[in-house]
Amino acid sequence: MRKPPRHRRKMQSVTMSDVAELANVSPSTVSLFLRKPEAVSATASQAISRAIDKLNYVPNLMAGGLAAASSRAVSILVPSVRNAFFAETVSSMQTALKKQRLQLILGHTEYDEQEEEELVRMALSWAPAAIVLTGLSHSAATRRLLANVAIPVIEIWELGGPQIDAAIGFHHDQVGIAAAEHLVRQGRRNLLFLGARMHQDRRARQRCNGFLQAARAAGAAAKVVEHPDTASAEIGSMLLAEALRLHPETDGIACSNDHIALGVLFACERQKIAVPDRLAVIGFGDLSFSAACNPPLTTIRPSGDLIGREAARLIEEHLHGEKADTHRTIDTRFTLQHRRSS
Amino acid sequence: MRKPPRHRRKMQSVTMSDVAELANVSPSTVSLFLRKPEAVSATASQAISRAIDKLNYVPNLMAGGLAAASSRAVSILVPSVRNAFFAETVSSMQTALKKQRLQLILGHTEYDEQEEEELVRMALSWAPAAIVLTGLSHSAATRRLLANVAIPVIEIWELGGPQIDAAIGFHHDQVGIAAAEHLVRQGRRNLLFLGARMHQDRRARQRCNGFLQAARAAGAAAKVVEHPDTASAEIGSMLLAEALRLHPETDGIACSNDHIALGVLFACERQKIAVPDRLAVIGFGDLSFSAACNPPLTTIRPSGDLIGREAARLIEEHLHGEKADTHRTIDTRFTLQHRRSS
DNA sequence: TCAGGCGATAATAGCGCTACGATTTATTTG
DNA sequence: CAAATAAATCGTAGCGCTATTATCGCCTGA
Repeated sequence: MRKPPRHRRKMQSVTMSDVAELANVSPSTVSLFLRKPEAVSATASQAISRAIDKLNYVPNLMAGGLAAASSRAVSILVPSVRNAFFAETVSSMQTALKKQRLQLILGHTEYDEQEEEELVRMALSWAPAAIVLTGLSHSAATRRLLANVAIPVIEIWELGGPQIDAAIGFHHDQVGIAAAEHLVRQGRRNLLFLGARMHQDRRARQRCNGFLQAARAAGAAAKVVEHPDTASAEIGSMLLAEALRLHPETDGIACSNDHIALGVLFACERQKIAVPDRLAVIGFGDLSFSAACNPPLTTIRPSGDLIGREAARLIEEHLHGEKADTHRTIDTRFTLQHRRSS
Repeated sequence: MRKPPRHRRKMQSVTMSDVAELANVSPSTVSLFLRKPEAVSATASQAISRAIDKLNYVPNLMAGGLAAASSRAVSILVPSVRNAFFAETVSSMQTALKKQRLQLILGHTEYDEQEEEELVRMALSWAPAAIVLTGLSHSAATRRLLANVAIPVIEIWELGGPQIDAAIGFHHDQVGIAAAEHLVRQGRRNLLFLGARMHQDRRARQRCNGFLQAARAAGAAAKVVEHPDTASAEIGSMLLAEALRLHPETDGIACSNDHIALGVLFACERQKIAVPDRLAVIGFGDLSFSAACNPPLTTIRPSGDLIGREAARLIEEHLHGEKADTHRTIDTRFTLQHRRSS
């Protein structure tokens, strides 16, 4: 009348108990060794590491996370990793986090707050150690979801608005201002901003607005020509053609980023427009080609790398319990790279 | 004489039981609803969704994963997401996986097998639904770790060697061959391959080797000039200068990627070297600037996007139990974009 | 000699959820 | 109308690990 085993379950091949058994200690000791090796005697440590090696034991982070009510994951949501800016930040952050054995869970919002909201929900399901979002603008539901979480919430790549918790980045309107002031300093009076995808990209819009204001404040004329698609050199060339048709008097151009600026330079070369003599050009991004093109592109270099590192540092501090409450604002600034295009 | 509660534990604010209670059903039913909504009656479904909304319930994927012995995570390891090729694949994959509610865990190997091994170990700790690696070359320990896992192991961006499980990509030597044959077809006989970081980037090396062999097979001379750093336009310009010094007779150049090619075009422009008359140039990658530069760059376009989508499809099939064993090879091919630089 | 203290190890009770079988309820059929 | 079948729901036993408390030796010093 004996019953068969009621529940059969899938399982992990090698568990912590297996290691404990082989090392002749209790599972608790193995767990302790994994988390605080210094608290375990040398003898036990050795036996345990040997057993781990022999069995090729891989700890189960889900079990660990469940028991500890927190995980070794950090969720980062960016518009897209195809964008070199965010790729840089993601990359530097992952490098920094790896040292703390934290893993990056990546999500792409595609500049869509609805999408972001869904991704935040999914991210929270992992009980991450921190969550990183791009920008300061989020749906109401996203804010609600994040309002009461006990982990750091870090908003990157934008400063200058109400923030949820920490914010790391710079002021995009100041980028626009710097570009305008630079062109004015170079003696230009008929300025133009060439922008791509500005209906979606808030930060490009902020740069544009800063540019227009500063230009006008300095007594220069300032117009905008834009294109709805993602920035590319091709669109840059098209925008230049349109710009010169609509505003032939233009003598200084700022671009929403270096892809656009590169396209402008290509078009100028084809049409024998002298840069910077006839037209000064300034970009944004300092991408890999910006110093190498003809002429080398004056541009504003953001701090994508630093943003990622600072975010990782914040997370590390929080993890190590340095109570220094995370509600902070870190301005990573930007620098003007003056080259020959202006 | 009563004891205080022995164990106090941290916890999640809202659990499935809370939802069940509010909806007047058992936790099992809530779980079922979340996994297979169609198996739950309309009445119960409604009550449950309402409760979820009201409580703002977020399921705990770690608990779920632990119980189900599998997680909703897919681990992807690429050399770096700063590289536009991999960014493209990661991005398209993430988009495709999102529909299945799978999350991407990202790791950067930096072209280092040791690093990759560590990352694989960390990745396995999550009991992912699949694991995606770049290339076919891995450390012995990595192979051992992956030998017996029950999940799909997908190697991307390289074909033509022994694979662990599935492989999705193309043959890089064929890329080199196509480039050489193209230049020969254009009447070039003194060919050169310009490469960056080839000591680390196996796939660039394969393209180079294919190029040299095909060029020589076609009776053309073929040399190599390389630089140890990451590809960039600046390095492309430097390499061109060195190339013309060492091999002034060169009349056709293939580059390990479009960044290098762009630098070559920039340098040619500065030095008034006519492209393609004096020098034909072909790149690899078809990056965002390649069609827009002067002259538009002939290049070979890989299928980074497709690779990501195919990988996601494979994972989906496996998840839906379509036994179609995953050990497969999918050749995503590449296409030659003939433009004016050759 | 033995209480007191300390470092190292062990035992225990869940973390929140899913899978499985068992049970209940609704629906059909002989 | 009872029996058989199908549909919906529930109860239970862990998944593998961590945090907390309890225990075990061993050394010190009065």
